[in-house]
Amino acid sequence: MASHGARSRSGGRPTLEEVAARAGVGRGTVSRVINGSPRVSDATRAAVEAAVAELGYVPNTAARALAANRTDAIALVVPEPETRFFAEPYFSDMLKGVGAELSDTQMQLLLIFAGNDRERARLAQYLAAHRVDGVLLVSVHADDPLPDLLSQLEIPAVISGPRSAAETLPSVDSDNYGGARSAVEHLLARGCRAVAHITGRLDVYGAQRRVDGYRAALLGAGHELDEQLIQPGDFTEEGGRRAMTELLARRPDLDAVFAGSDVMAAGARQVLREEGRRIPDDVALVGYDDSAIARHMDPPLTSVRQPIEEMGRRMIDLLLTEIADRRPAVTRELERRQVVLATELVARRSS
Amino acid sequence: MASHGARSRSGGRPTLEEVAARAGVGRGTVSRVINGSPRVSDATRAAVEAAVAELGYVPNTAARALAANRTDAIALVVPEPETRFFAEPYFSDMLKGVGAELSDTQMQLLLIFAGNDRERARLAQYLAAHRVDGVLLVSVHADDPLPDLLSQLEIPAVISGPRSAAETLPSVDSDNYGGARSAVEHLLARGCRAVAHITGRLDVYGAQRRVDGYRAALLGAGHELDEQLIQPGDFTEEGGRRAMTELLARRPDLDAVFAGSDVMAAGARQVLREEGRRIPDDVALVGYDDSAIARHMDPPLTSVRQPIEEMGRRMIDLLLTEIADRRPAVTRELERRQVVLATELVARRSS
DNA sequence: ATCACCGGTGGGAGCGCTCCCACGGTACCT
DNA sequence: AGGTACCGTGGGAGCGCTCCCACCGGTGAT
Repeated sequence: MASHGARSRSGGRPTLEEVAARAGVGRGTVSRVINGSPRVSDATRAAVEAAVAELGYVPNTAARALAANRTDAIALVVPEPETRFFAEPYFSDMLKGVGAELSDTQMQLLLIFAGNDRERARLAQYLAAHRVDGVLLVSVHADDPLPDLLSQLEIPAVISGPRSAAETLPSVDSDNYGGARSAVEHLLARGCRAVAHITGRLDVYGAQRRVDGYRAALLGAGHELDEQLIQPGDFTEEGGRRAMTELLARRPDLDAVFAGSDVMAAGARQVLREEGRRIPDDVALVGYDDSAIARHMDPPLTSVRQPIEEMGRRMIDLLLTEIADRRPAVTRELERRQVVLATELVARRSS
Repeated sequence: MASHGARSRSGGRPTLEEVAARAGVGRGTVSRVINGSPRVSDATRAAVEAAVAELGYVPNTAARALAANRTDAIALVVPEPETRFFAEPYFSDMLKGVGAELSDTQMQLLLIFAGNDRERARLAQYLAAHRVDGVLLVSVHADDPLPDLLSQLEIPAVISGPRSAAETLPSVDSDNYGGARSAVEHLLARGCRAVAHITGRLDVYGAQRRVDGYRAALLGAGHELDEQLIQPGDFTEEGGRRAMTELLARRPDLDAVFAGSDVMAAGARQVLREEGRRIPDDVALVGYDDSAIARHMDPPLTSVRQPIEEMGRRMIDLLLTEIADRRPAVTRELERRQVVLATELVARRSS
């Protein structure tokens, strides 16, 4: 059983060649079986599979990567410090969807943080070495150079949340416009007359879209727009507090607030409480994200839920397509691939 | 500049050979420069570095991995579902330490979850393919087959928290014994007479050590041990509640509780509150972990802090040593490498 | 002058795989 | 009968790197 070749490699892992010898076939045939090619007879396939099992053969990924020029790995790149990543349930949910969609694939998922300059430099190096077949980009700011770097390196990438209406990368997003609109329509349906909006950071495209949705709901219901009712926030609790204070000073008659995130809604709630406004009797409050905060707030917060796990799944879909399309080369269509998923308003006692 | 070979590879990434041609040296020399070998003259080194810069050369990792039989990547394996990973600040801190220690290395860190059977199977496959040079194992239960798999595959690994006193893998742990002991000594110093202990899951070695520390503190102070004062928990809040209820029924006279984790302490606190016992006046309470919960509890919880970030750093140290030792082969010493780091008692108002 | 030695260097021989071309055989057409 | 098509198959030629041996010239010892 040994010495069918020059060097007897007793200790090492079995190679394709050894499997081939064992199964009494050629190297090419084993490769075909391993890679699930249909152009193999059933008998041969069975023989090879037996040999693989007996020898405990596992393909050498490095050799495969070198020969085939692919790595069978994709990276989820988080351009944030670890702490923020852990703080927000958003990532956890997304990761769940991504993992699920990937689980019947050969692809391995790598999680890479790039929170500071040093980490970013390492990431650039990593990407330049083409150590992944594709990249999932989450929570990217408008001026981030990462997307351009990826295009330049010709690495397939999918972005969660387009950077603008003219996003060139494939993207998956929830319907920020529709979500905001439904939130405001809900408030109007409850009889609110003066609905304020605390926006997110306006350099985040999704935040802009929520403002658009807010405006559309108001106009659609025949209200006139009052820019005094729109106050920019920054997605933080403190930002929510400041915005609420400002709004209250400007328009003490407001009877509803649509906050661009649950965290900001929490800040707003504090101020309303301090000012003696009852929720929802005096002022109705609606948030965005339907995070754990929303459920635990007092009173529980009405919020717009995004299907984050589903978004993770769809991002993988897009990315895998993108990777597959690129493989045989030049033919790939340039049609933009942008997915938008519906949101859902979760009504609770705050409205 | 082109056509110095048969095929002009205009589009592709530059190779070692091309850098060599550009610098007017041989392939081997460029390799030496890239890998920081000292056996290169300064002049040659400079020439090669210039060529590398001009061509934007980045080594092909796959080729290197194939030729050198290493991957320059290590995995942090979490045998838990993602959700738990995100829920506990433990992992976040550990990751921070690991990332920091790795940042001046070529090593890439991969985060791999293995929460269910399917993921575990994929992981086994991944490890069998030797796609990483080493593995960091966190939060492993006593009966987990993963450590054995790793030994069998001869993959260097470091475990956080030994599985038993006879742990064979290198490990990094905090001083559970000493931490528990200091917590109980603190309670005794405050004049407590009947100190109860809610343990963690006793199939976790660290939890056993905490029990040992609890006993030692009592004996050291001349107290006699009362097994009635020891009640097993399971690290959950609900487990803490149950244990506290049980303890109160058995020993209504107890005046202090040392819980094996902050989360269990939180459960215990609820029961104590419901039973009308004031903290710390009637019953003093001490937790373990010094997590965010401890700081936010009412009253703030005295707790034992583990240097988790430091543990992450030390795990990387050990692992890199382990990997380096294994490289030239057979010579590596079998001395056990077990690191134990000191804990610190953080006194707050609950005691 | 001769030799051993060593720092610095070039390049052959792989690492284990995929890709692809070539080959023999069978089935179906003319 | 010969021709054509394809299927299943074997194996050569790389992929880009590291490892290692051989080589060159300069140095110091003999």
